[in-house]
Amino acid sequence: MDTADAPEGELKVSAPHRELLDQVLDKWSLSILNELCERPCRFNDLRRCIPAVTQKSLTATLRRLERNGIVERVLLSSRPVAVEYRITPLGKTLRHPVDVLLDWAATHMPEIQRARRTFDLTET
Amino acid sequence: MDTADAPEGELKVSAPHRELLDQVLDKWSLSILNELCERPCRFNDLRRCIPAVTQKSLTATLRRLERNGIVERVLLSSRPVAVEYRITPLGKTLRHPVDVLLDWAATHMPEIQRARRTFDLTET
DNA sequence: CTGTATCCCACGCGATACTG
DNA sequence: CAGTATCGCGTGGGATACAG
Repeated sequence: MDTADAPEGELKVSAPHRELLDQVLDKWSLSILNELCERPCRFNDLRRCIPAVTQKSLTATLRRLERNGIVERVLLSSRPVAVEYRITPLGKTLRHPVDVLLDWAATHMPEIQRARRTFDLTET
Repeated sequence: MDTADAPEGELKVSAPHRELLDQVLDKWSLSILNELCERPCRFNDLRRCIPAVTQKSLTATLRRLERNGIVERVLLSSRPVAVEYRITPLGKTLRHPVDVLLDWAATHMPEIQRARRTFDLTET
């Protein structure tokens, strides 16, 4: 009843929300979140689990997530340097929305690909 | 096991999914979706409802959403040109995931802003 | 092992002007 | 009214090299 034809217009997307989503749903965040939800990971663990990411992007994304309180950076030992990244309680709350989103993507991908083909054929 | 959450590792984020989310959660799509979920809109209606968007970006976003089968472009009359944009059934299915996401953002925004302040102070 | 530092390019997006 | 056409800029992100 709430999803079909509920009172519309409940959610306006404000600039701060937009910015937050950009920081938290960017190119690599979802993959990182996915890994850290299963277990704490070292930096190079993440690199192995997400082979396509570069050092630079991984560092940047982790910093951004850390700044937003989504992940936690834990220094394990200083010589040689060892660092572990963990999901925070706040980070865990992000899992459900993301799952719903990915579920949607998985469910409707075929339909979307059909739409794309139709569009690409029609508009030439 | 615990609070009715799914077994881990259910959702790997693949490249096609990533691309889809980029096309559907980009800077202006959520605002457009929001408007079109309430009523069909003409091009300039949307410009009025979303004052910050430029013509170019609005056109580009609408085309992208149309290609993915999220919105529908309806030619109302040809002279003078009149066009109406409508949400599709597929587009409506996107509303729930997006609402969950925006709900999350609204709920946790205070906590996130605290995290940011702490981070910005600690790391200088 | 865990990062920084550069360089560089693609592209998302804004600004502005023009068109059927 | 509903777009296209151009130009330009900021920045996300890859490649590579270096550092504590």
